[in-house]
Amino acid sequence: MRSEAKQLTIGRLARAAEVGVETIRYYQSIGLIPTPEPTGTYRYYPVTLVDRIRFVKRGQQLGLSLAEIAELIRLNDGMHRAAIRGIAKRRMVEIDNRINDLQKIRSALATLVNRCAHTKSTLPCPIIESLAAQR
Amino acid sequence: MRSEAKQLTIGRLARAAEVGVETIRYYQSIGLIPTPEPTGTYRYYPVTLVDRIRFVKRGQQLGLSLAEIAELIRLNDGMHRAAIRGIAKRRMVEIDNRINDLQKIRSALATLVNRCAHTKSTLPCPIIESLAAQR
DNA sequence: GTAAACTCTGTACCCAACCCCAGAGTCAAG
DNA sequence: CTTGACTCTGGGGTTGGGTACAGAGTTTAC
Repeated sequence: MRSEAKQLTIGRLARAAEVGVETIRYYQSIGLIPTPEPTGTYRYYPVTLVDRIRFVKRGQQLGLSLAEIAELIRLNDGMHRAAIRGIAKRRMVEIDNRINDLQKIRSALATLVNRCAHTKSTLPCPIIESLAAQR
Repeated sequence: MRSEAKQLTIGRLARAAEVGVETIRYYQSIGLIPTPEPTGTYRYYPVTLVDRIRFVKRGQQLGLSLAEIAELIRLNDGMHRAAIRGIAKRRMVEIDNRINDLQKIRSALATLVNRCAHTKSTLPCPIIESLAAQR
């Protein structure tokens, strides 16, 4: 058994987690990952931070903001499972709303493109007309 | 018949179009609406700009960027109907892609929330686990 | 032992679409 | 004719998630 954990410089940590060095510094600046005290001049990072950063990246792929991800990390003590589900559920509601909005926009655009394609070219473009209409 | 068109100060124009004065200045700065030469000290704006600004706002509601809206305005000479449809169609493709992405994210979240709700509270939260999983 | 590659701190910049402020001058209602 | 509401120019700041230096010091591979 070795008692000291492996440590990485910031550049190695960045390469291991497949992010830029600046991303790590940014995450530190917003408190998403800790900033170890310098040992001598440089700071050394535990390898466990590689997983932490990948955690963040996967959360982003689910559309979570860094603030939400920070909250997930904070809540991950086994005591707050319902709160964690709450974050995921709120995100789902937002996604549902966004999908609804996009579908409305999509069908409005489809209608306009269709009308435009079937309107005599001597008449004004229905797309422009619809935007210009006073309501 | 009155020969001179009605003119508005920037504040009246803003109120008529229901935007802020700063929005108008911003639109001027990016060339979306013209900046009339000052008459004396102040600039005076034709009422037709009210419609132009509402046009912009409605385009934004369809998810168009200001750059795309500027292009629509530029193309609106009766000669470029196909190009106008092209803008709308490209936006539709982007929207379709976005909807697909969101639906994938939504179902991933739904699965996680469901699994989390049906996992013994003595076990680690599946939402956290899934984000922490090494892949 | 030296040169390349790295790290440190700090600052500034990117995107879009604005918002807000200061200070000076101007216009219009009463 | 005063006073309050407006306009002008020019600058700054906001949000989120970073990227890009600059300049000085440090470590490491050969």
